[in-house]
Amino acid sequence: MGEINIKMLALELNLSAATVSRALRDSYEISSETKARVIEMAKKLNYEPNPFASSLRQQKSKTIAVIVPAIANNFFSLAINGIEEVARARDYHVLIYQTHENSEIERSFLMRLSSGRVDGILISLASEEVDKRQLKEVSEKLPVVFFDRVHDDIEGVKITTDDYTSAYNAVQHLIENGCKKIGYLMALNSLSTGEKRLQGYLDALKNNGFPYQPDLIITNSGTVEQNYSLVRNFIAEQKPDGILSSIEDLAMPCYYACKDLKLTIPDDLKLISFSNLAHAELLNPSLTTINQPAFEIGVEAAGILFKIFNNRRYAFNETITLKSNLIKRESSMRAE
Amino acid sequence: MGEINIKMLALELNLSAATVSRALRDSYEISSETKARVIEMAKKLNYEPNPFASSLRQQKSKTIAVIVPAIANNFFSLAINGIEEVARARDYHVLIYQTHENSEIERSFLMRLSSGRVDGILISLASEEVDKRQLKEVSEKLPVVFFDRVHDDIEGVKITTDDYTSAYNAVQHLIENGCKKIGYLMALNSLSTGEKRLQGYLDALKNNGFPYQPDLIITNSGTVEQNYSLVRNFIAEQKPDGILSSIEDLAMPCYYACKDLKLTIPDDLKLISFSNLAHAELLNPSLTTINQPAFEIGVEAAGILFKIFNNRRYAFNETITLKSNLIKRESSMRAE
DNA sequence: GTGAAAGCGCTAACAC
DNA sequence: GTGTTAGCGCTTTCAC
Repeated sequence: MGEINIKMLALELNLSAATVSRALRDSYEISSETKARVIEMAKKLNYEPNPFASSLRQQKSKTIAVIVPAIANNFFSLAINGIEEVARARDYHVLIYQTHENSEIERSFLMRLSSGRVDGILISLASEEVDKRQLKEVSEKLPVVFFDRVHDDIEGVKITTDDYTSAYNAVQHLIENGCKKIGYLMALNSLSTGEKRLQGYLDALKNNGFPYQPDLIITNSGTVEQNYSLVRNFIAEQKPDGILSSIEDLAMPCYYACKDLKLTIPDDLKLISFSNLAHAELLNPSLTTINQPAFEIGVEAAGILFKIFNNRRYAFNETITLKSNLIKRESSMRAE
Repeated sequence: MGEINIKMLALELNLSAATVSRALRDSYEISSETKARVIEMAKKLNYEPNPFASSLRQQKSKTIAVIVPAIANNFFSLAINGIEEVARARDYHVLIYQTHENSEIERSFLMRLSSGRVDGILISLASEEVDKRQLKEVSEKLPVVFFDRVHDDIEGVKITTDDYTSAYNAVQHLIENGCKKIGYLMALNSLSTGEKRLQGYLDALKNNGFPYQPDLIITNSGTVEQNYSLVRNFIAEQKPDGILSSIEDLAMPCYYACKDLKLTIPDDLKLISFSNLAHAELLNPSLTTINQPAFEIGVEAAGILFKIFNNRRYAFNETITLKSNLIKRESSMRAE
């Protein structure tokens, strides 16, 4: 524990603790001479104010929480990167929590955070059913900003991407490249984010005169192994000639499954995925991706939170939509 | 801010705050009947104790800090994943900081954390020169555990991998596959972690009767673009037939550079890299990696920190070495 | 088995 | 421009 406190510092300077406190917070009441003395001595003694005393007194923590389904994920780690950079610029601290897509864990994090431990929360929801009542309760106590994995039914500020359009355009691209039977690998199904991607897929098919085939839509099931069998069986049985995957974790298994089934991407099966893989270009074949601006989403979400801190605009409903990028590569291209 | 506090709770129950506090902390002094009443009422009123009051009083924070060079990195995001899981199991909170390899930023984080904001620190050092004095000061105040990016000169608990052996074996493997001119892409050079990898490379060459050629060793230089030019120029000028890269961020540019230079991996250039890329197998060609047990390193490091919390063993010097895995794939294989 | 009182270190209201 | 005082909400002696 830090040993030297404000009283000792004051004693050393022949000042009161109040004056020292004010000097360190650069209060207008304090003479610049005194300020200089205080700052010098603080540096000399390596004084660091006790954050808990300060937080307790001021009812603010200079800390924000980030809740994500998983950290070891190309999208989320980039988003956290953006958040951390913004927070650091403002001398805020960042607490991190992962839900593993489990809404019970999510619930308990939110519960624990409602104690005032943080000044605000940035959350990307788990894909299980969300406890809306509890989320509402929390967001009445402190500002919450949602990013990427959002739910339209929950009021609040949301940073999302153009999920519907992105999915729509991806399917359109598959069709233009000759696909006749396009499968959809669904995830995030309980979330608006997931619904919009699905709707984009469905509408693109419909508008191109494709029939609705529920068998062509499968939903992810958790573990890596389960996802692999799921995808493999799907490809083996349905023999789609195109696939849009709503998450990276369902697209990669397609590569392995195709190898196993002796199918060639893109000749036998064209593939597009929502993905933030850094080196999609180096895959064999290179993967056509819908690349979300993950870092920017983090920056934007954190920026909004700090705006809320300053304006005290607690209760409002707003959605900011950033654009994703369809990067066309070999995996979706028609053979010559 | 949380509104209901322990006094209100006590009032509601016709008990003193002290009793409520003790009941909630499951003190042996309190009758089980009272405990039950208190817990029920706390749940009913959604009471969450104020963490700052509690931390201030107890001089502990139930929080740990993780300092890494970067979050958006396959190795570190996995390590953080491991750390977070261990912390969550113990109801600890995890603060996250990224240094961007800048030791000035690292310094300031350590400074800020020495105030008692956290009970302990897990750190993977930035590759710039470290301020050993300051690091020592911090680790006298609170427990610090180093992982992966460590420095032998600094006392403390360290979790590392078998860097020397891994590099040695990788070079041996390259030689066995016919490489005559093996380059080394160096990073982390101011750290023991980097030195060991380099030494493994050097010794493997020496023991195989290869001459020492300083021109075959290059050091990373920061941005993605800089690294690319560096690597491209190196390959173009030196024309190595084998490369060991000490970090993933220097290996990926080799793929792009070879494409650009119309060289084929592995025919013209065999490549091995320290890497935690999830899908190295899907690259074109698949990448031979030295895969570090990143998740386990995180788990181990966090586990040690909690052991230190319990035993109050503050000052000691111990290094735990986990094994990395050389996974041989196409990028390093001799043509038939 | 429970309560009263003090105090963790800081800051804000109120003096002067 | 600086000092005094009170109190943030909790836990921990010390009483009984």
